[in-house]
Amino acid sequence: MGFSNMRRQEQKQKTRRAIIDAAFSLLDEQRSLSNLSLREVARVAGIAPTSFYRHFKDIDELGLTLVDEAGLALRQLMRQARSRIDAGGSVIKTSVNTFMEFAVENSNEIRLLLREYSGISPAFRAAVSREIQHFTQELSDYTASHTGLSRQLANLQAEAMVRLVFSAGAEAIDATQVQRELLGQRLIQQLKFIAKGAVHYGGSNR
Amino acid sequence: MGFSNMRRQEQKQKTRRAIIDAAFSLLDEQRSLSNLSLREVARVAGIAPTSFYRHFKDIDELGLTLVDEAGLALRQLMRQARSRIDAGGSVIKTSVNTFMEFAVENSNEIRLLLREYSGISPAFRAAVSREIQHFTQELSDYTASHTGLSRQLANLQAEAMVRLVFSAGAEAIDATQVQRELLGQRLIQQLKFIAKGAVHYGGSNR
DNA sequence: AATTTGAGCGTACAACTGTGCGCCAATTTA
DNA sequence: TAAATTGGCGCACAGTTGTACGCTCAAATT
Repeated sequence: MGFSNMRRQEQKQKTRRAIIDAAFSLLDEQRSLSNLSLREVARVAGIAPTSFYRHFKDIDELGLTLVDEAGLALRQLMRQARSRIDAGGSVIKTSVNTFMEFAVENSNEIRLLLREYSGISPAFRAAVSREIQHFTQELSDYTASHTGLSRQLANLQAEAMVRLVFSAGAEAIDATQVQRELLGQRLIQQLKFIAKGAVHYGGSNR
Repeated sequence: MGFSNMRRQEQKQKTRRAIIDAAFSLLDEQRSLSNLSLREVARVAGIAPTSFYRHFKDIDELGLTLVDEAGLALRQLMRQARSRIDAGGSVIKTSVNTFMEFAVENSNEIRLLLREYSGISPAFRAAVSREIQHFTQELSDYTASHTGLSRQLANLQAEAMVRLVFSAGAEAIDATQVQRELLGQRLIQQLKFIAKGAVHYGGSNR
């Protein structure tokens, strides 16, 4: 076609990007990975339906790519939160605020993860599960090394916290700013419950 | 048709049941409400596609009916748990066990609720949200009246607990018996964290 | 300069979807 | 007994889907 002075690989990458972006933009609205139509993605990406196959074997392969990208975003979130915490500030409060901000900015990615976590496709569920597992593990390691908690307890605590945060996150996405603020307040308090509880069971015994 | 000595209403109810059951059985596998096809439901129910409209205006109307039925099951669960608790036994342990048993027996209903809770359709999400809200409220009332917790704290505690239970429930459904057992153990411990934490913040004051 | 490669396209097809329309026949009502 | 109601059906239609096939033509390779 008329893309004169542009090397092949470059152009291919560009189109691939267009496909991925198109998919993400569609997930904005009323679609999940499982009912994303190849033709619609192609339409939004500005390519012919059949051209899709030059980049992905399946719609499922595209789906997994999206999950990967979203997982990457999640790890960025983790890093961002940690650096903020190390710069001083309450661990829980900072984490929740970071998560909330992030959920607004990267709503597409977060939405994707939340939906597919309990979604239809076992493959997608597994992929998301892995990402969240990873997330939990990092949190667990962090708290284990920054508190006196045993690995066992740190794990339980981290898992519970992540579950709570993601559950609240699901509501936060479609909420207004005020609702989100309130939700954050409640979440912080609830996370404190867990933190206190975990310390109680591990700290001074009984 | 050949349903001779059967009054009209009876037969209509029967067909309606067949449709609902067909839908539930389809949700068993790889479908959510949002990609349930009218024709497929009709096929499984053993009726012509167009006959569907004699019972539901939409596929969405059927969906809301299913959510309602599942919500009903949820309230049964609540009652069952309470009666077991009142018969003596740890609150948390009994509740979790009841929930796990229930999730296995009524896996269709629970699965439906879990999926649509973070699903695609705002209407379904809202419907499920209402059911869970109801569930949370009952738990909150129960703990408020059985412990010294303030309404405020009881609410927070109940919300956190329900979030945790449902999140774990999502995993429990597709798990093996052994995995489920382990999951239950962890969940119990995590709920204890929350309970202890809530008491700490409300009980003897800081 | 000649050849190979490969991204992108258009056409085509079979499978599926939701739903409008009119008919039938059994139950209910008059 | 005659008339009205209504659950269920088949047919038909337009729209959407995934994907196979073969072509083009610029870029890369020889």
